[in-house]
Amino acid sequence: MIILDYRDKRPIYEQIVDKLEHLIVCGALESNSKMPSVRTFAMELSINPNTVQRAYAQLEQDGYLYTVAGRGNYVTCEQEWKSGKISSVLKEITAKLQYGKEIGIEKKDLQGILDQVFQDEGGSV
Amino acid sequence: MIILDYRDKRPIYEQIVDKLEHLIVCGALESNSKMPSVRTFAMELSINPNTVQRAYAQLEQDGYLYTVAGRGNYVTCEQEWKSGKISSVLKEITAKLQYGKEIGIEKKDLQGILDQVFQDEGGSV
Amino acid sequence: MIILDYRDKRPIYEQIVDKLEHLIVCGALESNSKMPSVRTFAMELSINPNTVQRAYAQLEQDGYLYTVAGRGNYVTCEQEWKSGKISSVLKEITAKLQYGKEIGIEKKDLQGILDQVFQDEGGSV
Amino acid sequence: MIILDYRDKRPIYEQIVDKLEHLIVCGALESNSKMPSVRTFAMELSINPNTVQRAYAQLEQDGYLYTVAGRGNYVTCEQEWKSGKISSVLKEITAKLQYGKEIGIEKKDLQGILDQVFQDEGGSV
DNA sequence: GTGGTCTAGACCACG
DNA sequence: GTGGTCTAGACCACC
Repeated sequence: MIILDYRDKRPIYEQIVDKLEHLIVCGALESNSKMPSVRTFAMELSINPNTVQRAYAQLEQDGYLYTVAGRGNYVTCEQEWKSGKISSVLKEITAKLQYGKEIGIEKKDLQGILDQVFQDEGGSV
Repeated sequence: MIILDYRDKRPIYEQIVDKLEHLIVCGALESNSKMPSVRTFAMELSINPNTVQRAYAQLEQDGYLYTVAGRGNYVTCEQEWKSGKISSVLKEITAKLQYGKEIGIEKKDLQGILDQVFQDEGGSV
Repeated sequence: MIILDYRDKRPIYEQIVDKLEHLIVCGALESNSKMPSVRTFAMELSINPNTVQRAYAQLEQDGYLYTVAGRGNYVTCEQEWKSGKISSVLKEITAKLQYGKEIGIEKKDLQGILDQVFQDEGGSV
Repeated sequence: MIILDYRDKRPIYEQIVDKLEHLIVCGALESNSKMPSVRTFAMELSINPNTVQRAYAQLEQDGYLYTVAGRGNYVTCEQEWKSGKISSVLKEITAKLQYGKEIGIEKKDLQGILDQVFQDEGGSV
């Protein structure tokens, strides 16, 4: 379920795009599964259907959904966006790390964060 | 020198804020050095003085500049924003790394990026 | 309703900020209630919409209002600013009392004022 | 000695007025003592003589200084401003206390501040 | 209709 | 000359 934050400066449709994208990328929404209809989703969120429509359109353009006219919107198969998404995120991370270095953050601090994020991978595997 | 991107959706004043903040944070603009006057800068960028004014006001509020009315705008001394800035950047990096992990990026890839960014700090030199 | 004083040296937008802040802090404007639109308010006060906008922006930054773009401006829930506001007012009062003491005002006079301000809290009624 | 804060939003001359007024009100500057000449003072503070002149003029208008043409500026005799000053400060304190009450500060907290400000009057006298 | 941004041009206080 | 404020009028994105 999605919770909107009306105090967020970003437009509503963008919040929806981000959250759905996240759910898809994380695998919470399976490939080829059907999305709620525009009207249903709009009612659930108590917003204008136009806004949902716009979010779906954006997600389709970004390659996360595909539309079957008269049937509904479906989650795109994973392979189609996975590699592109990963490379773009890697690029963002590189930029952020570089920026951190520029302002004087030391490698050991960043290493600490990296280790911490992946800490639960240590023992079990 | 700053180059504006009118195709960017973000407002002009925000672009100026970001770029000047970057220059200040990187040390390209020295502490207590004088910024171009509102009018001068506006002419250089071919924009309205009000827009520059707004950017300066934002930077002042964020603690990167201080204003002496009737005199000009000056770069704030480094210590005043350094610690806050670093902690906020660390937080951003943590979020990005976590996101990367969530979408399936492996630790060794991120480790690779980290090492690469800090490559010139290695043992050889 | 707000009355502007054009003879006051302080900028118009600041007068608006102060008065609205007062109304919000006193509870005259309820949490989450909608403020007049920028244009409407500007017409009521016979000033330029930009000036109202600036006041609203200031109030948002100070945490008294939140803005939903395309919807309007709303009064922030009380808890979000209450504690900070109280501590800042206490600080101001302390300063003023200290100044009073420095210029030779005696404690009993200040005590008298304090009792008078809170007179209706006494035992008799 | 006076220290100017160029980062302060208030104009320089106003800072000087405030600080000198404070020194006079506290008794640090004796009645009928001579103030530094405009030029001397300006040099000490490394500012424009016009600014000092303006501060002196303001202080004269407020009744803290008097000017003897061709001789210099002198501190006004205490009785002339004392009562007015005290009553105005009392008024300010009343307003602040009332405001504190309005936003929900309790009497005991304000009483605590008052006692604390005058704490060193307890034992010795 | 709403807020957000920008321009053009003006006036003021400060130093 | 400098920053600060204000007006008038315009365009845009969002809902």
